[in-house]
Amino acid sequence: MLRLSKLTDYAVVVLTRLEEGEGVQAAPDLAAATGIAEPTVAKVLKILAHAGLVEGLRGARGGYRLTRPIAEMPLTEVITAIDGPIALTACVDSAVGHCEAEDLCPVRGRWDPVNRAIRDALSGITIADLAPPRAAPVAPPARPAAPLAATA
Amino acid sequence: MLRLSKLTDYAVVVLTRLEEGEGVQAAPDLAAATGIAEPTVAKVLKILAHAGLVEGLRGARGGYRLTRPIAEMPLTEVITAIDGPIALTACVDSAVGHCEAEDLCPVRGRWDPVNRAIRDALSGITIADLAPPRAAPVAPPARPAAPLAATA
DNA sequence: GCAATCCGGACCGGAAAGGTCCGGATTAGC
DNA sequence: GCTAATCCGGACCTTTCCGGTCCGGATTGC
Repeated sequence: MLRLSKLTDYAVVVLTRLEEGEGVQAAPDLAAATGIAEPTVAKVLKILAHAGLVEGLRGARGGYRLTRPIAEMPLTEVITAIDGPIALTACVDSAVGHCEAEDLCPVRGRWDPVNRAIRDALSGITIADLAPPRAAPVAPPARPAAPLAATA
Repeated sequence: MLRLSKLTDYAVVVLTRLEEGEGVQAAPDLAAATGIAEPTVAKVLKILAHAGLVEGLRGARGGYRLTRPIAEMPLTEVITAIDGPIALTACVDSAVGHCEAEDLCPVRGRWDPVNRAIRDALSGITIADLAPPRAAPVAPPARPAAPLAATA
């Protein structure tokens, strides 16, 4: 299904909400605003903070804040932060020695053109492109609600 | 991790082997040639047959055969056949009514530009592009063994 | 009629993701 | 200086899904 984790979805929601709000926002507030369970929001924020996409301010009156506008935040960074590096199959990463049928396997390392293609496709999309109700002036415009994933 | 199932990987291997061999090939033979467990190969072949990518011939001296050369077989068809339609998150498919926070969720259906971008990127790649040791005269040439998936 | 092969499904185990919780560190306000 | 609010880091458990196996039935060639 080519699925990416639900956490990534949450991350986009949270980041969007973070942009809409003003100043620092505490995790519980973001949870209430987005409708996502509080511990989960906290988890997402921790990951994003680790990746440098948001900044956490401790202490009373603390909270989270974006390090830059979401329009300058490529989607790939969020995905990489949460789901790890973009690579389609296990056979593809740096490992070169533990495929039991290594000499027979004809696809050895041949997935990288695919990975590259996906990375290229994703690199042009920012979080702002996924935040519709506001200004979304970007490359792939129009088609607000296409029929949706069919045969692909 | 944007991972796609291991079955898809196997499928590419099997399809490649199917192109290399001649005439119909039985599942056990393909298993031996590829190094993949026999029941698994059978499973993959069944799925591919269902999708019309290969043709199964019953009876003694039966086996499987490609319905067309792998150079004319887009990768997306294989992925769709095995992993289902290409859609990144559950929130994206035709469902419109069971996101508990539907009115709050600002990303509703906004993943489709991403899905579309990925589909476009993948639509230019055929199975033949993933079968290196033979003739692979296609668009993304060169770079036989790039460093590999890093930050994405 | 017999053997080989595909076909369709059910079945089970293991791994990964999703989600929750807790103790500690840090800071603002009183 | 003390208290309360908040982030930080991790461990933990549950559930779902994937990978893999197996079996009975249908079909065809010899």
